[in-house]
Amino acid sequence: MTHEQLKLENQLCFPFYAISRLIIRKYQNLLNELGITYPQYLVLLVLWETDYQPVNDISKRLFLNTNTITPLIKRLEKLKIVKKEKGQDDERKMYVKLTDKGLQLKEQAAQIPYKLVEGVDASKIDLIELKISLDNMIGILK
Amino acid sequence: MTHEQLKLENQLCFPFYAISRLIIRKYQNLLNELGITYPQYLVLLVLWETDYQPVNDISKRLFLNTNTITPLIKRLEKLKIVKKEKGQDDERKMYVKLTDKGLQLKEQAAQIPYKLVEGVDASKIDLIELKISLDNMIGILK
DNA sequence: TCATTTTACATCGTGCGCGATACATTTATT
DNA sequence: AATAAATGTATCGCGCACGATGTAAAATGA
Repeated sequence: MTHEQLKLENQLCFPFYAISRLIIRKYQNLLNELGITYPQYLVLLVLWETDYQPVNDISKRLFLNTNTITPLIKRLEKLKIVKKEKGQDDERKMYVKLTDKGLQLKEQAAQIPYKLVEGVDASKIDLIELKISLDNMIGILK
Repeated sequence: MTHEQLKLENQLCFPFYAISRLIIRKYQNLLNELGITYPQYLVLLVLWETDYQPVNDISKRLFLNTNTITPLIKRLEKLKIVKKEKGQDDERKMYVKLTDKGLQLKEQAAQIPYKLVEGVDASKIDLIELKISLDNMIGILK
């Protein structure tokens, strides 16, 4: 039996999985200068847009569980990039707030998207093929 | 300063990162029945296509470093799904080989792609938007 | 032939990513 | 008001994912 559907190229998820990891590697080179990781950068993107958000709102925005965000915030706190504050309206909520250092990082980060495009190696992954599998996916999902 | 390029939606990588994790969660539900993880499933896909490959070939195929694959193979070995064998041509190479159990898993796995499509929740992520960002990316990268 | 470089794999440390679980606060129910 | 259910966060354990480093075998080259 050949099981055509079990070939790597025909998999729904693999292209997304592979390309996201490859791009994150490129990001990491630039983020090292800021001393943060890619998931930490994503949390900062959310806070740079809207400061002072509860953990839950951040996790929903990034499609990440709170048990991923909570220790990540702890590390950002250790780096003096954010501060936590218990909600006065709701004692359960922990609001995350940028420090001055966290705000300053935004200016440094502003150049990252431009630098990134130069660094991405398109030869490693077949974008056209990825687009086709995305078209298929959109078709399947209505 | 607004820094339009620092908005989450305008990020090169985030859509890929988010959608791959969301789909992997769906995969994991089905893979639990086989007792394996998603990265382990990817390694098996490679071996089901071509059995008996050195670690390096598998890692290149999946765009994963060998220091990710090596311990993963070790866990698959513990599960009696694969065996390792030192290359006779080259003593440095470690060839990975499916066991009978590993071969049988293929039959069970054959239904996964079909089951998956029913389970994917398209509402959580805007596929059209992802496609647009992909079009932009293809444009940028020539 | 013998030293140098490259290659293939393994090990270590850190930070996710997530299912399972625990716990306190808030809301809903009776 | 007392009880039950839901919500928000934290903790734990395991398996990646990857940079850095180590080691042995093979290839290179003077």
